[in-house]
Order: sequence, then C-alpha cells, then structure tokens
Amino acid sequence: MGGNEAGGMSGELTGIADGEAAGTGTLGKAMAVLEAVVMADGPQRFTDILATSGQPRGTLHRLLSHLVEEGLLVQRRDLSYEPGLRMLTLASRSWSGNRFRDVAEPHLRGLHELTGETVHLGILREAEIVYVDKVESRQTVRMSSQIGKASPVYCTGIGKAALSLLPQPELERLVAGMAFHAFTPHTHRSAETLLAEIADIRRDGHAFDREEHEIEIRCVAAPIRVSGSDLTAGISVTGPAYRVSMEQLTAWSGAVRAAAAAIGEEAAIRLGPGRGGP
Amino acid sequence: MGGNEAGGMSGELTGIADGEAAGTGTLGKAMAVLEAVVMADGPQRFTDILATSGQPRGTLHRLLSHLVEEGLLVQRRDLSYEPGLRMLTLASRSWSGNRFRDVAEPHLRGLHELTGETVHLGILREAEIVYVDKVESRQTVRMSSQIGKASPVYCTGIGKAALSLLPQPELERLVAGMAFHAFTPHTHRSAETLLAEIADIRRDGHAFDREEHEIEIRCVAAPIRVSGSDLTAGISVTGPAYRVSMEQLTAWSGAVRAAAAAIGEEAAIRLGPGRGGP
DNA sequence: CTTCTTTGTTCCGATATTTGGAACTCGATT
DNA sequence: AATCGAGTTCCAAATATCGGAACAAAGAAG
Repeated sequence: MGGNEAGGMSGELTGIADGEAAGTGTLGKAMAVLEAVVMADGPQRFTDILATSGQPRGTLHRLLSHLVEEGLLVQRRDLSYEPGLRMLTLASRSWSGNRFRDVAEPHLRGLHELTGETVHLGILREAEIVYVDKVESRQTVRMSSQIGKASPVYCTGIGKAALSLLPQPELERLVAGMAFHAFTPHTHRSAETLLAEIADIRRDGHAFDREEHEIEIRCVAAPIRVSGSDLTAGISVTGPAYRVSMEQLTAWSGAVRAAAAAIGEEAAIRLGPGRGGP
Repeated sequence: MGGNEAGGMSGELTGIADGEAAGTGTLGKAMAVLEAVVMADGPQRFTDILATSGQPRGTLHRLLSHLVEEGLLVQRRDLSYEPGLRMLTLASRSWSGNRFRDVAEPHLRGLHELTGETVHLGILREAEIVYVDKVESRQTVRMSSQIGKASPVYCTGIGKAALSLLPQPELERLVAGMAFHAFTPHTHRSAETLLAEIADIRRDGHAFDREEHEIEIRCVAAPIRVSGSDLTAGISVTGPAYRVSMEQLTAWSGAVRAAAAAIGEEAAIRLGPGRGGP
C-alpha cells in the first residue's frame, strides 16, 4: 500500500524512506477513520469523513459499516456517525487496569496535599505526553477533561522532563520531527532553544513550564524513569500564574523530584517481576 | 472464512448458532484480540492470547504486531502485551464529547442531592447496560470503576427499566438470547419471571433492583426515551440495603421518573437537530 | 553437556478480503 | 421534468490475510 494518502498508481512507491511508513494494512485504515470521527467535534456525516480520511467512497463505506458492526461507532438516524459505547468499555478497563497509574496515585495525592495545586501524571508516547491521571482541588474529578489527552512534548513541563531522560539519538530523532506550534509567546519555537533547555533539565532534574502551553499557567515537573521498563513518564504540579510564582514552583521542585523518584522505584518493583496482585 | 472460533477441524462447531454471523472481516479479529488483552487481568503473553483467541499462530502474531504498531497495545520488555495509551486518548474524547451525558449530568446531580446516594446513568446496548456516568458521595470519583462497565440487563434496575421501553418483538429477541447467570439468590433465573416483571415496570414507570446483581445492594431506576433517537437509557439511585429500605426507594421513585423524563425531553431537543454548540 | 520442551518469530503459496471506480437509488431543489 | 447531492451497491483486479510448518532461542530435564 501507499502511505495514508489516497494516491493512485504509486510511481516510485519507495515507501520506507521516511518514518516507518509501511503499515498496518486494513487495521490502520480503520483506525484512521475511527479517529477521524472520534476527534471531530460533532457527529460526522459520510461526506465529512470522506473528506477528512481521503479514502475512496466504496472503501470508506465498508470501513464504516464494519466499525459500526463492531460497536466502535454508532450510526444515528440521520446517518451521521458518532463514537460508540464499546470504546468506553475498552478504555475504562485499560485505565483502571493500569498498574503504573495505581502505583503513582498515592504520590500524586501527597503532592497535591503539600501544594494544594493540580498534580498530573503523564506518559511519553512518541513526541507527545498522554495524561494518565490527575489530582486536583475539591471538585469531583471524574474522567477529567485532561485524562487521555495528548499534548506536544515541547511545551509542557512533563514533556520536557520526559525528553530529558531519553538517550541523545532518540531525543534528536524526536526533535527532528517536531513542528513547534506557537501556543503562546513563550512557546519554544526552535530545536535549538528546546535542546538547550533540556540540557538544563538534565542538570537540575526538573523542568518548568513558563506559560508555554497556555497563558497564565505554570508548572514544575520531574521525569520518572522506571528501570527495567521502556516507560518514560513524568509528574507535575500546575497552577495559575497569579497564584504560583516561579519562586514558589522552585520551592516545590524538590518535593516533585522526590515523588517522581519514589514512583519510579516503586514501579520498577511492582511492574517488573510477576503479574498483578489481587 | 469460518466463524470466530479457530478450532481445528471443527466437527459441528457451529458456535454462535447464527445471530448475525458473517462479519467484520479483519477488523473483527483484531478487535477480538484487542479485547482479549484489555479484558484480561494482567499482561498477556503470546501463548495466553493464543489460547483465549483461538487464532492460528501466524495470524495472531501479525494481528498483535499491527495492534502494537497502531498504539492500541504495548509490548513490554518481557514480550507480554498490555493495553496501549491510544485507547485512553480515543476513549477520553468519546466520553467527554458525549452530549447525552452532558445533558443528563445536572439531573444526576440533582438526584444525588435529593437522595444522598449514588446515581448512575446507563445506556442500553444489545442485552447489556453500559454505565456512562455516575455521581456519588464525597469521594473523588475519577473515571469511576463503573464508568464504561457493561452489566447484563436482567439483573440491574436500569437494565430492566430500559427493556421496558423496547417494542415487544425486540424485547423477545433479546430475552431469547439471554443466559441468566445467578449473581445472587434474587437474580431472575428465567425469561418468564423477567417478562412478568417488565410488564409491571411498564405499568409503574420504574424498576427496582432487589439485590439481584450484588447482595446488599438495591436501587430504583427509570427508563429514558429520547424521541427522534434510537437511544434507550436509564438512570438509577443505588444504595446499600442497610441504609435504603424498599420503602425509601419507592418514595424516591417519583423523583427518579421525573429526572428521567426531563433528561429524555432535553436530550431530544439538544441531540436532535443541529450540531453541537460551543 | 546434551536432549527435550516451551515460547516466540518468520516464511510462503493459496485464497479470501479488500480495493476503488462507476453505476445506481432516493430525496431534495430548481 | 430535470438537476443535483448524498449515500449505497456492484464487481473484476489487486493485495493483504491466512495458517501450517519450519525456524530460532531460552529453559528444563536428563
């Protein structure tokens, strides 16, 4: 197959060249379509998806039918498509069965009690940070807006912290593929400045987000390394600029690093050897 | 192709009997494997999955590779498989983008404040109820254990309530396929008793769970019908038997019915015509 | 140390599935 | 009536999947 694009006859079709093009065949296309629907804002009509996915009509139609039959999508009366319930069922298991989150949770709570601010746990996946848990002020948290969300690495505290753990070649590979969207005036805009900051982070053991992702929002983060696992993660304490000064964040950095270290060690033990307990 | 079973020579091995045999081709198999891993308790080794999924070795291996490549599964150092982060990403969008849940939420809160007990929102999918939201006492709820979980219809308040809205033929189709597992001494054990109770529920407009799913747990539920949609759902107020008597539940039934009606109407308006708002 | 298992990975011809352009249906619009 | 747009169905050609069997690698037993 070609890439993701519809494409026609494939002239040279060298393929491989870039990233790891090739592919997951049918599954890949199905997932692309699924994602197109899930990530969209409202219900998507056939034509909408036709445009976003770039699949030919016939193919797309069959893919959608299959997805509906599997319960991953639901077709409404007006023929538009929405995410189906099966996604929830699968996800809830994936989340509650996540032992890493489980190990980290008490530490997140501890940090929250110390600081009174929101605490996040994120895992590195390619050039993104996926938030896996969150402990925040009073309000019932629910499957918080954040959980499951993926943010770019270069503009988040956890992201930069996690990057600091990567071996240089891996780091460079990721940075090379980055697009540096300027979310705020403080967002990194080039590989150079980012790499420079990462050097600092390696030295200090913690990273800051100086309103780089969202204006008026700051955080301190520390990386988590789990020995014996390929997992790279991080935690952060986040707060509004008017309430948490950079000095305040610096004061908390020790606690954040300590919590990160504790999670890393505990996880190495509990995730390493055997299965899960009771 | 055969059915889902791998089997060897398959004597009769009709398996599924019929239902809607045929299938979703490759996607179906991939999802079956994915589900096998996600629903399992710990990380699953290749051989474990080989057993549960019944796919031939070669096929299974390719399926797993593709699932990993898509980020739906992750392969650990010891070669075992775990749910991947992409599931979370997809699910969180599916959940937070669910407008029905959004409409219902204030009403759930209202019921919670009135009763002080746990309130659930569930949607009917085939012969199961999938919990989509939950409001409970103080404790931080998080993506509660329940959310996304699917329970059989015949032993839950919401399930029976939802069934009561179905047209008779549809109802009978579902009941015909039920397995009636006896979770407690009070669980329905036959189609007759279930159908009889559903007749009552149609009359009363609400259903009870008299410790039928879990011992010492009771609830009152009311069905939600959204006109103009195929959605069938329900809400319930649940509590421990020592604290909530059947009389208490009966006293609350009016409020539950009212909330259900309100949700149904509001949803019909907000889900019906246009897209989502801001 | 050798032999036997057990577990995971790779191969490859046969074949069922997917592919995608084009024709078709149905309803709304002009 | 004729045109347009959205969704669905068809079918020969292309290709990804299928799955048995051979192959490696790591343990366990002898």
